[in-house]
Amino acid sequence: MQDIPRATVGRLARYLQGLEELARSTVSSEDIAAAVGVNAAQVRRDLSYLGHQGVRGVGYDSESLRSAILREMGLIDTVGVAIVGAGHLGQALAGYRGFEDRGFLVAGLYDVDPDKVGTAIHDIPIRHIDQLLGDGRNGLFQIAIIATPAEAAHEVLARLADAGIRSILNFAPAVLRPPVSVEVRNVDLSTELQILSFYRSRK
Amino acid sequence: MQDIPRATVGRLARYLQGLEELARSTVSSEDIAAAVGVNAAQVRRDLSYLGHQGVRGVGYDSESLRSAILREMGLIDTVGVAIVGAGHLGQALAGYRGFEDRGFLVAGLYDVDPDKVGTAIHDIPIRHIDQLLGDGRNGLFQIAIIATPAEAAHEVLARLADAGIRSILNFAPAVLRPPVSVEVRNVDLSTELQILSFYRSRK
DNA sequence: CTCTGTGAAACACTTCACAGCG
DNA sequence: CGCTGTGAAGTGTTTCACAGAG
Repeated sequence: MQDIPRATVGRLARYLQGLEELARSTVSSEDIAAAVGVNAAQVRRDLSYLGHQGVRGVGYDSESLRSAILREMGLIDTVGVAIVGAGHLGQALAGYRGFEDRGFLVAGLYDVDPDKVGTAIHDIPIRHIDQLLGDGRNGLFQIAIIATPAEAAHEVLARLADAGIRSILNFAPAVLRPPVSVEVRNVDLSTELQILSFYRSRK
Repeated sequence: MQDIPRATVGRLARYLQGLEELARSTVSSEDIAAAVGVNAAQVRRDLSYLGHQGVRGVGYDSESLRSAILREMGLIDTVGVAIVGAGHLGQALAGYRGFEDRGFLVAGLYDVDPDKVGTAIHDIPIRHIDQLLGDGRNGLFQIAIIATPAEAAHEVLARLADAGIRSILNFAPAVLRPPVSVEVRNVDLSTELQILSFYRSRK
């Protein structure tokens, strides 16, 4: 199997939502494109990575396309996620509907604040960060999100790596240097605002 | 002046932070690259869009490089931002240090909840969403962030467009169809998690 | 005749590698 | 000599445009 471009992977789940919204038994690439707001050729190219799913002259069968996407993305079984840092961002992420829709289960929030530890947000328990290592090793989660202040991020990364977690999404504004076996993706909330602002001023 | 690639704009502010961390009067592209975690050739290419700022054999003068970046990005005067939706995400964004560091002033949070309206978060007042139109027209903000549930996003977009706001950052998981005069950038919090998860399972 | 699947071109961005300035 | 600035090559992604399946 050839490998699927990252950009495509990022869109597949959206096609799934688009299919749901359209709620038709057959859909064309145009339909999907309109529903999720991308180019139709893009949709066809993306879906072609799943093998031949469409019928020429007709379109795609919603139900089998749905299964094909789910299968390809490994969305069949749920992936456990730990959110480290139970501040506003951590809580926002814990309540984000998008995650469960896409096969993720937030297994726990981790924090150092004794007032928070022991409580729960959106039914997700807040545990002390010292439990991170044990919980990770016990397979409670496979992926972690760092939503702490920048100062704490390095320490958290080290603990996660220790716990054998190899996929980390970092929202803290810090430059992390992960060991080679760990993949860290950084999300900078201000970058997009920056870009928007920049081009606004020069049009 | 040729136009600067979006990817470059997204990095310029990080170089600024890197310069601050380094705290040296002269820095090389290698230094900056190491500080912010990118390739040195990338740094040189990015900085070359600002015109000749460096001295061959020596490096860049921190202070004048700093000014050049600030000038280029229009970070001289503060840009007002409205955050619509005072849920956890809105509150997290309101408290996000990164924004003020990069020349943005969060002018207000807007919500429909009467329990929230009239209070403040991080010294940012929460106003009723009906004030959005007037405040926007009065120039209180130039950019808006949508941090509402998906259902409310369309309505909010319409009001913002009405208020003359032409740059919008959307965190709601909804496909928005802005009028041509408005630029909307979508941030999907689960896309990155999706990508991470996908490649984790196939390594 | 419609709509997919895909070569090929276009585009955007990154990285290499090195000429040449100070 | 050390480092910038940049042609040129490389990589990843999008879009066009159309052959051909149904």
